[in-house]
Amino acid sequence: MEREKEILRTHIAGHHMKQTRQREVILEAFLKAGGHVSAEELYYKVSKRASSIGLATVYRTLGLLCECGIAQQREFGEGRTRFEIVHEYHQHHDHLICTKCGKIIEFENPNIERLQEKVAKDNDFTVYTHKLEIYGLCSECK
Amino acid sequence: MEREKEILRTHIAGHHMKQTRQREVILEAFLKAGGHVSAEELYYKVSKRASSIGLATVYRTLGLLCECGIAQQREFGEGRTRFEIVHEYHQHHDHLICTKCGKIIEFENPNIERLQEKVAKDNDFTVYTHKLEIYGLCSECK
DNA sequence: ATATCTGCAAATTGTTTGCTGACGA
DNA sequence: TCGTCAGCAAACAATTTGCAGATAT
Repeated sequence: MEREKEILRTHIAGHHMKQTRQREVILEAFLKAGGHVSAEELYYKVSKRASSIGLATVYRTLGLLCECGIAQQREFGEGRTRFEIVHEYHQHHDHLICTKCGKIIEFENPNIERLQEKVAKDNDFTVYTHKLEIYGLCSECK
Repeated sequence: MEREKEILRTHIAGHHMKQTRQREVILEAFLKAGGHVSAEELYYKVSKRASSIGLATVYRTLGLLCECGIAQQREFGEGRTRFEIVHEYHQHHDHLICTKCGKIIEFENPNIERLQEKVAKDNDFTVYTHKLEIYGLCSECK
């Protein structure tokens, strides 16, 4: 929480941008939501809590959070983009997605990562990033 | 090719739908394109080859092809949906995507599949499907 | 004959942008 | 003060839908 605020502050300072109330509110709401929110969902939370912050501002601020490494975009096949928190000590993680209730579970698996590296190497590919999503029913929905 | 035409014909017959020239043309163009096309790209190919088939028809037909298992949707983080061919003897495959030239390489890796199953089991999850995409530079682009 | 298609244009959805007044440094 | 920001509405892009005439069965 404090860490992220600090990151944002530093990024803003270093890019002749300005610290604004809206940016603070949106960042707080985003962190409080725990990630995996869409822009519209976050807009909703933010609107409820406070003033008349526009959807465009939410989009712009989420873009900003991605730029400074606090958030990251993901598309799960739903048409809309979701944003998740980049945790400090977490390394890359992947997702289990319940197709019924929409719950998203994160997991990390170094073995899978290693096999992916191998596949890339076999194909003479330089990996930038990857994503793995497993769709199905969670324990509660099946 | 013939196999896919047959599947489509059977599906149409079994759903009181109608065999039309457009559907044939679109299926042929889709197969000939070899998959990984977007609706608009396919529309383009189809338009060139023949008559005034509308974009909406391409969308509707691609939906139909997905329903009868000939095609499958994928979203690579570009905003638009791509459609790929479901091959008869291929089992599930994943993708290496070159972020520079856009080339898509398919691969299969049973070990990764197995590890995914394990992750799902550990989380008490019933898997429907999954997707794995590795983004980076291909041999020619790096 | 009749129900399903098609093409077109209009509607939707998610997201971005231009503009003008507001505001932080 | 001055440049960046916010809110709003309009613009956009990808996809879907409604409608009226066309066409398989």
